[in-house]
Amino acid sequence: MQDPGPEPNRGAGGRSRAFAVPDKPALEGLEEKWRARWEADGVYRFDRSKRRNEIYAIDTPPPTVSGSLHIGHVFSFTHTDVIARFQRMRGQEVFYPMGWDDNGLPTERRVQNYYGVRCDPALPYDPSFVPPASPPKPPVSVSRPNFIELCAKLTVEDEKVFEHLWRYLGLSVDWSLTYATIGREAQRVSQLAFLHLLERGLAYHIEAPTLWDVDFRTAVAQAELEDRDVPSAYHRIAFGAGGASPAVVIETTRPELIPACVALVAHPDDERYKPLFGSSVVTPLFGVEIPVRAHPLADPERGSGIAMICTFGDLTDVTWWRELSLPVRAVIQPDGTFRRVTWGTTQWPSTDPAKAQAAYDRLVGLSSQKARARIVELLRESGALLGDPRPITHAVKFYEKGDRPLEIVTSRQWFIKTIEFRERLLERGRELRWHPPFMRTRFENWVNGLTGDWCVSRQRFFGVPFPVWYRIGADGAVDYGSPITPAPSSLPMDPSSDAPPGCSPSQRGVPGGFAGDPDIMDTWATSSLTPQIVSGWERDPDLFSRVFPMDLRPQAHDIIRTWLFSTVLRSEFEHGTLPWTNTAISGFVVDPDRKKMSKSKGNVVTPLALLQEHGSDGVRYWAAGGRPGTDTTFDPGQMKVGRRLAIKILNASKFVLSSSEPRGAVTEPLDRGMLTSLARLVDESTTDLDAYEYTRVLNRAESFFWFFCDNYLELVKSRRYGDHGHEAAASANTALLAALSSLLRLFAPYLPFVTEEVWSWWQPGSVHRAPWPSAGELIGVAGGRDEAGSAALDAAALILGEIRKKKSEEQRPLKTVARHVRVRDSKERIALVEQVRSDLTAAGLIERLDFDAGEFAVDIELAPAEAPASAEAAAGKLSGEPKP
RNA sequence: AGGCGCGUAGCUCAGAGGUUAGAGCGCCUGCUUGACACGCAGGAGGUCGGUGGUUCGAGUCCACCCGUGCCUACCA
Repeated sequence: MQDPGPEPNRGAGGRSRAFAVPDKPALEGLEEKWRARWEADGVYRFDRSKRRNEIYAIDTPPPTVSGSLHIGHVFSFTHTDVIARFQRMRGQEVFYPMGWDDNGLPTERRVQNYYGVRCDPALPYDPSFVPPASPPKPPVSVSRPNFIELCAKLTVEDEKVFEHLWRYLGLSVDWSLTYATIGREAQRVSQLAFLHLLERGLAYHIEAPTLWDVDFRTAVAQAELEDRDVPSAYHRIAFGAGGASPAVVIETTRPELIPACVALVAHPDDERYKPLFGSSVVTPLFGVEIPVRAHPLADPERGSGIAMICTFGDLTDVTWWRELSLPVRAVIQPDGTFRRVTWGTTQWPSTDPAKAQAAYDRLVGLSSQKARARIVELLRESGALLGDPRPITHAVKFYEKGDRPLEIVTSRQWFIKTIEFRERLLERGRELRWHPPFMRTRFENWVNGLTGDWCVSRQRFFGVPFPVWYRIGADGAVDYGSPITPAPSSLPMDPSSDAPPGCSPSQRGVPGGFAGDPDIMDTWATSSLTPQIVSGWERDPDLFSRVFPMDLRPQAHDIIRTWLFSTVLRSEFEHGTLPWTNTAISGFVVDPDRKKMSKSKGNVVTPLALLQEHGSDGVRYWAAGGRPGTDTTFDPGQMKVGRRLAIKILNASKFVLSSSEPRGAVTEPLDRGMLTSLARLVDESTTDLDAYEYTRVLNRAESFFWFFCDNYLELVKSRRYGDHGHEAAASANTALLAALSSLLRLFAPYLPFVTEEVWSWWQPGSVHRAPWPSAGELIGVAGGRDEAGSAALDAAALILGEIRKKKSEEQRPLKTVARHVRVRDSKERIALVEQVRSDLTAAGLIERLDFDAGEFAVDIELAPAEAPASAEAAAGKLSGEPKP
């Protein structure tokens, strides 16, 4: 530990010389200067020789590099950096890696648009392919390996831009720990963890109805859904009498799914339909005889109280279909259009196959939306449509990145079990320390609302492949029952190019051979393992033992249901523990209308331009004003305030460091009182930062600092210049240096550039590796706590304020001499102020100062304006004390 | 529809049951003071969303309501 006390640079002969303070200190250029020095000196390099309890490990959110960094990133990453810097100064070795989320669909989309290409997995690799100079229309088709090359190329370029911004902002990341979610290590961890789940039966694959985006042509997970209100309409449709049953009227918003209808359903207690249960009715147009069934999920209040069950219109259909053991008649293909079907077969029965075929053929090849319009015409012609459709607006599930409503398509997908572990996940949520605590509710809402296991397979290209192969039987049929898995040592692998052990590549895709799993993993299946990826899990056991479970997961509240949830789940399965002990949830940056700042709303601001305009310290000041979990208004005004604070630190420091001598014991009550107040601030700050209350610390430190500048510095100035003797000056000097040292360290996590700049004028090493200030060191310099001195400082500042007010009201210069000041106050407070009389009379330019007991009041008589006493003349007869 | 936040000066926000509710920005007035004009000093500006309750005492605690944002649900 270095000496926390102020120590001037010493010349070769042991003679002290002045500190290296520039004549005109400025903020300009500090970002470039210090980020280069920090990198060269390895200030933020992680020392892995430390033990677990000496390490503070952060599971940094990897930003999606396919987008651009926006002000929200700057905001939340600053919060984490403040915590990281605090922990580092407290003596913890901070493990602070950076990750880039470059895998998955967002990257694919960016590559498609940026280069004007489209992936066609059927094409062969073209080693000489060069992307067109500007994106052509229509896009060029390229092979999957070529496409992945382009993804890799573009993400590397994007990541350079991101890193530059982060360094400019001053994040104290160890850049040698950077990872990418598409990188080899992330792939190895994802595949290995998946194989463990497979082995334990926690991952499984089945052919089942799955939420499906028809544009991206992939399955999606519950966590990736969002509801959007869209216009729709209720259609009243008559189902024909079948056997003994009368006709029934249903209401539906999706009449196009009548060919996929496999039953009608009503509530078991619904008297209107009780007589029908067990009988059957006939679908209009297609003449399919379907049963009428009872199920408690049917809502008697909605529509006509009886609904059609289609395969599949929504998730309730899936539930009914499963629980009532109904057949499948699927009509929608993966691209969202109606597929070709032959009526009159066992699967597609009809009382009039020719009529059914004729009606259905008019739907083939259409999207849901177009098929709906077409079938409404057909229903109207046939008389089955009763009245006109009744327009409504209702919420429909969309893939969050998608443009059309989700369909439910039956396909073979991988799932990770979740719902049977609901209780244990809730328990882990209660163990985790949430900052702020109320964010846990979001987690619980999500876990309680889970409807099914987590679908983790995606029918896409740029991502982590599932590390499994399947045997192909002699008849050419793929056997999904017992997948072949690779040896863990061979990971990462790609089953589309690697062959299973003991097989030759020529056996791929032929009868008796093998087939690779064609899918890639959900991006969250990788992101849920960031703690394992950064910690060297199953690769570097020594590192793993030192940093896992980690200390902090910082993230925004919108991804509690995805990233936080899935990370807790994976850690529970793999390790039976939480992945970290704390989570700090940052809010959003909102514009003054309380709308989230986002690209789609067109209200984003380029972060680098802001950093250049207001300085990184200024922007960080604004960001640090956002408490955990609280949405914060984008406010350049606050950035200006932060910038002004940084400038003030430069100038006040210049004054404090304007002379390094004399030095000596802190004996003056004013000095001891100031140090006592500062010690109190330091204690409170440490407690608050331990509780992740970084905003309160900044606010308190700031207001202390302005008081320090406006009052203490003014009160002590004359004495410090030697007007009251050598010892009195030495007391001031020593106190000033101690205070500056502590204040710089207090501000260092927030304003890393300006504090480092000032620190470099007079202290060795980096302020960011200096020890966090302590009350003890300040009280030590003060020679003990001096609460009376602290109160005297406050009282003197109050009187000084009255004198300034008088001068301001009379529109006189502040250097105007106060001929006579009479202070009325309690006896106790008068006694306090008497202790600092000489400082007060010097700062207030008071010629005569009297006290009376009584209610607080200050009477001031200023020197007449006509006969201005010069400042020099006034200073000569200021106090009764002799000049040295 | 349920849940979780938020509502205090024109704006952005502090106020952990106890003097007369605070800060910064903005606005107005003055001041080139030996660190700082990227500065200094001062001033004006409030029915603390509403109603009721608990309490000696409520911006703070409770209930209901209003507004606002988000989470979850609602999809026949």
